[in-house]
Amino acid sequence: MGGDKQLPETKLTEKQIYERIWKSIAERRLPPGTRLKEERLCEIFGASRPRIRRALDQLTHDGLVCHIPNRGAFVTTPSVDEARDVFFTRRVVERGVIDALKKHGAQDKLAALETHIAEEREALAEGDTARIIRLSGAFHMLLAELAASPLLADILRDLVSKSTLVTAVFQPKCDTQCGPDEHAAIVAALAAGDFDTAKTAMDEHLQEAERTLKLEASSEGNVLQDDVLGTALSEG
Amino acid sequence: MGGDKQLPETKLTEKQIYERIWKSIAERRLPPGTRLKEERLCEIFGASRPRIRRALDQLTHDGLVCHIPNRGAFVTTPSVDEARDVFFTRRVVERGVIDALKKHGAQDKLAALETHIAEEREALAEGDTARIIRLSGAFHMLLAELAASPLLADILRDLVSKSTLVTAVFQPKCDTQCGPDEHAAIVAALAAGDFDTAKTAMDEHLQEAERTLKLEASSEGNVLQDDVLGTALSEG
DNA sequence: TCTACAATTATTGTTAACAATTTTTGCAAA
DNA sequence: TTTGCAAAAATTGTTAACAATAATTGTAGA
Repeated sequence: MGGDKQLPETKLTEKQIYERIWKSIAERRLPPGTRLKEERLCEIFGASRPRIRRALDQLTHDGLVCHIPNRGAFVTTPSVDEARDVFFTRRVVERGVIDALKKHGAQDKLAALETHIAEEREALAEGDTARIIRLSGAFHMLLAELAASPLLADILRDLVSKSTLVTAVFQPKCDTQCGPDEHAAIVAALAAGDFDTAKTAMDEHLQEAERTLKLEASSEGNVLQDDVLGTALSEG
Repeated sequence: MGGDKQLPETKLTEKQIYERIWKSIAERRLPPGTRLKEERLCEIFGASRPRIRRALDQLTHDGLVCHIPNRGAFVTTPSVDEARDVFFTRRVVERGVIDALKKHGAQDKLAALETHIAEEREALAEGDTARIIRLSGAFHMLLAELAASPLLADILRDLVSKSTLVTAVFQPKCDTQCGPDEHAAIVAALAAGDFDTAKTAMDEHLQEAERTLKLEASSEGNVLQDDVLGTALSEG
């Protein structure tokens, strides 16, 4: 009987459907292993099956959804190797983001970054877990968007959402992932124009995040198969 | 009257259709601006329209195809800004590939790389342009695959194919893009275990490739709209 | 002769119905 | 009680027909 969420909103475009599901996965409202039944999604979005299917295809292509022929679509459950690869690749890409900021100038972007960090501190103080998760990823995305490289931003968008899946699986304790202080250190270095330090800070920040994970014990117990779709897919 | 290529091969899966179109774009048989009419593709692949459409959706998501609502799908024509972004991002990613090789060990992979370079020299000697284009991209992909980071390899696959579009638009003279000698220099550094040198060589190689382009004069004259689909999509 | 408007044509967007496959459920036998 | 098999139900895969939109072509008027 969990939230049906059958908002009859005026004809969502299929890109909006994609974005909504994407967001729900990236913000961990749809945990790894969740079944994404086409018919149910039709009800929720008030769309016909082919449109839903197209959205799922895109998510599959992104690697966020795992599609098993004649079985259906599931939110991807990353393996240990994939988890390590995500963080390694993030380090490569986010060092590049700092390079781009150096090239393009960062002084005029500091205000937006500090505003964001203030928001993170607020969420942390309030203990609003969902918001913390969302903002942690958003900080890295904000950096990438400010770096004026649409390609890097796109790539990082993918990687950040995959990181969410990784932490959902390998970090049962949801404590202090991606703290505001480490983000602040990166911004401080950028403010000082010290891009080498910023790059190092970013790199260590990501290594620290990886270290927090339990990448040995595969705790794949939390594959709850309730009907969480309705509650999870409300428009954030 | 150009080659119909109506091979009635046994039921291609949609992934195969996607791969075939992808390959044709990446190997420059379908130049930027080419119209990809759904009905024509149906004939060529012997598939129904929805299947074709799914393949085109994926390509659109990749950025290789530009989809205009109610107008159709076209091979993307990159802008100058996008061209610069592609090469900047490649430098970021391919430096990461060298890092991955350093981490993972490269000695056991040298043979494959040298075999590849020998092939490149052969193609160059024969003046086989199509093969040169294919092998140039394949070298970078080979490196990424040997680096044991599936994510980096996936990302680079995208970037290499986009590079092809960029060079198609901004390098009218098809001469000496991505020469075997520069590739050989990278491999030599890897063989010596000198990964810093390899990284620098890679970085300069990509900068050199970017310099070859004419990124001011937008020579978008070659948007030929003949029916090249039939000849271009033969299975490579 | 050129321009603007209208009708036609062509192409994409959408939906609904059908076919194939898999999982589950029920029953019987060991 | 458990295991194996068979039938039914549920879900995905595919196709075909229909609707809507945009481009083109032809015609009439200036």
